[in-house]
Amino acid sequence: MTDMLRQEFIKARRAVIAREFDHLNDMQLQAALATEGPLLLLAGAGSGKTTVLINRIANLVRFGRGSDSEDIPPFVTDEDAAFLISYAKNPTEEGRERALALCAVDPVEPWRLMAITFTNKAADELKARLEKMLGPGARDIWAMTFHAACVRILRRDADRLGYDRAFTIYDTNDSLALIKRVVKDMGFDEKSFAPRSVLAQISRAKDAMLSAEAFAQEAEKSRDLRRARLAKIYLEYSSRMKAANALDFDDLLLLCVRLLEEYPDVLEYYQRKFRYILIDEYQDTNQLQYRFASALARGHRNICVVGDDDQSIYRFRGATIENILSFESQYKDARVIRLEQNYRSTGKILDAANDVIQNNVGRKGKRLWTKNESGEPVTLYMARDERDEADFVAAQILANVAKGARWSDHAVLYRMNAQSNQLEFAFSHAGVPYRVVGGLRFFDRAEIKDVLAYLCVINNPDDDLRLARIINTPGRGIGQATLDTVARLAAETGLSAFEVLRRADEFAALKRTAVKLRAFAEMMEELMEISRTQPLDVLYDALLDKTGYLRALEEKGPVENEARIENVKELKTNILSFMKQNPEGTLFDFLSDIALYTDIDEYDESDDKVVMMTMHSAKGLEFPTVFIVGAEEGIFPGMKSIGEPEEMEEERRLCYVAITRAKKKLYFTAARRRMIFGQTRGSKVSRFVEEIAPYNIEILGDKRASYTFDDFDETGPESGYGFARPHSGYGGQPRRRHFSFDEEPRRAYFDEKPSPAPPRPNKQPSAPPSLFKRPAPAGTESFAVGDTVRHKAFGVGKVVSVQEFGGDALMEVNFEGAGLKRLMRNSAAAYMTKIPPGQ
DNA sequence: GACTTTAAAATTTTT
DNA sequence: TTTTAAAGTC
Repeated sequence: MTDMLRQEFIKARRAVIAREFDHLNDMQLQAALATEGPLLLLAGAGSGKTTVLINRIANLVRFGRGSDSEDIPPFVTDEDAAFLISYAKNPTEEGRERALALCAVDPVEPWRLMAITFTNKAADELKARLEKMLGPGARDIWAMTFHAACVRILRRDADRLGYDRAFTIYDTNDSLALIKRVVKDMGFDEKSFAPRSVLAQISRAKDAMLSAEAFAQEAEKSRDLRRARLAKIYLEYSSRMKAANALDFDDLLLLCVRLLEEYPDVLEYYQRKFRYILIDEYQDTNQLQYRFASALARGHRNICVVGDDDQSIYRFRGATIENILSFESQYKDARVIRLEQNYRSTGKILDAANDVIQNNVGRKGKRLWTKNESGEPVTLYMARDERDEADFVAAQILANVAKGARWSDHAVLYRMNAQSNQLEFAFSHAGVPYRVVGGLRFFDRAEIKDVLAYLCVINNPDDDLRLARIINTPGRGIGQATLDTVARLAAETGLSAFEVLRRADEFAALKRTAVKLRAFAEMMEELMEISRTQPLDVLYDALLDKTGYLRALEEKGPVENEARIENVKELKTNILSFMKQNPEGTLFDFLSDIALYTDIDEYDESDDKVVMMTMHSAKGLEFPTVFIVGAEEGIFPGMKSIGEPEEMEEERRLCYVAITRAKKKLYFTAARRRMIFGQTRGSKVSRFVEEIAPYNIEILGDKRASYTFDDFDETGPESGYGFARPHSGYGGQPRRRHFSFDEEPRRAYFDEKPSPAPPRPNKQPSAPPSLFKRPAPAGTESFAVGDTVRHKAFGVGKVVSVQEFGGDALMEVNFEGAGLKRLMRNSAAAYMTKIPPGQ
């Protein structure tokens, strides 16, 4: 083949492959076709990142490095080359098959691909989409979370590091419980060693690959008593984990990295295996994850990381934005592709997002743009208080639904879970169906943890922590005192706690309870026997029966425990579906799966309800209408981040994430006064809102004075919540603009309320009634049973019952379309009118 | 050993 | 205000 022909062939090949991905935009296409070498994909919010990932993998599987290489397979003849070149200019249906076959260069076997995500949900989604695109072969792709990949690797070789390959995985709650016990047993002050913070510090140490021993040595050098004690806790924690044959989430990563770094043959095996490595959400990786990826990528150097430095919001749990910022210096030959075209949001929403995020230093810098229409301006609603705020949100949603929107088109985002209370109250009063995401998770429920603890002990009798959880659940007359004795004996004899139970009658100290203890041990051994011989579901049924767990729930209160009983039964569904997916799966496999898969309660888009969640949980989702509530200094940004530049940047990124969730309409709401922890405080609109250019935002509600809600505090301006100081704080003026509507009303307000401010009366002095305020009860129409009404959102219905109380009334209305609804009269009256009979 | 009372604390969260 | 944990009581 002549050089000329080669060059033309290579060009044609790329063009033909590109045509297979013609639904991608130019940048997306480049990203999908750049297969070789290190690649950094900076993918802004809503830029079609997942689509690119999937197409990139599809390209690898179908064409290997055909789109990104000068190599020509030996089987390609001159005639083939000429054919492809002419096909590229003039594609025909008959020639397609031959042409595509000529494009492939070492198509990648799926098992040579590793695609790492952060959540199981993302991994499942990726797997499903890949399977749809590539067929069942896609199942061999290692599309999973870091932790799942580590478990898989450790299951093969954990014994090299001195661990049993049948290890148990402790989740955060288990770890916290263990730390708590360690702190107590060591006699340290439980206040200065709060389990949460201890675990965070141990976690940080592990992230830095500091073993307990190394940590102890360092602590000794520093002569810091606190650190020395922390080291002792870390040591003890580690040794108890080891004794229980348990690994925590950090251990999974840590041991895996150690395995790769200390055992060249293991490293080589995986380096050869994985020709291509993809990592999603790279901005949220920590040190260990970085080392894991780097080690594997050193083989073929085909590592593609996808992320958005502006969306890094998990610093508090160890993520280092540095990983993505320094990718280019880590890999000098790295290519960088930016995906900046946004397909999700309107122009104004993107402008607002850009306005906010540009205030951060430490970023790669990019500006999202869109071909979408510029849309409606962003709205800021300034509410009197949190109640007014919630009512406003409910009213907007009802109005939208009346105009034909779906409930599920709306999302309400807040900074902390506690903020959902007010909203839930207002929503249920107004009859707005909603759903709170991220409350109590299925696997965090006590009853689920109980039965899982049984399974854990059956799987691994050394798991003392879980043993302690279940030994007296349901009650078997084995109390704390007995447990302490068992623990002491276990420590003295070197036996496991379970072994002590089995031989309880050999110990004088346990004479009184020996019968009970042995009965428990025998029961557990029977279950262990069943687990060796019977399938999982049979074991589970036997467990519920023999332990008496279900019976105890039913006896204690069939009504109160109904949900619990349901949950315990629901777990069986899980077991059955696990067995279906993993016919060979053992109890150990099931438990590993469960330990890593915590959200069964995943958010279901088909459910037509308004969604409420934290801004963190909203990452990756999108909604036509988004409300960001509590946009006040001290709440968002949170009090703890004020004065900490790094933290503040993270908060700003969180704001960026929240803004970019919105497709069509974005609202911010801020309350002039808000009750926090039982105390009413005045507050000031979030600096993030102030950072949005005035022409991108409109203001509704109580805009009497200015954006600045200072001077409201009961205890005087100086001790306001957050930055509620009129002209002090960070340089007197807010950083960019002050956003006063005019100075006069503001002065007037000062005159009206001379300082020091007396306790505020509960009633708001003459706030101008806004369009969205709830109507005063005085003007409320009265409804009676049998009335026909028309509701803006629910349509026509008949009043079924009216129950008066406290100036308001609970009404049940049967709507023709929406069915039976419960509404509070005073809230609902704004959207509901009586239709006189006969019309 | 189970229940009640009281006190203190109170981001964000996935694995 | 609400939630959680620990101490105190029966």
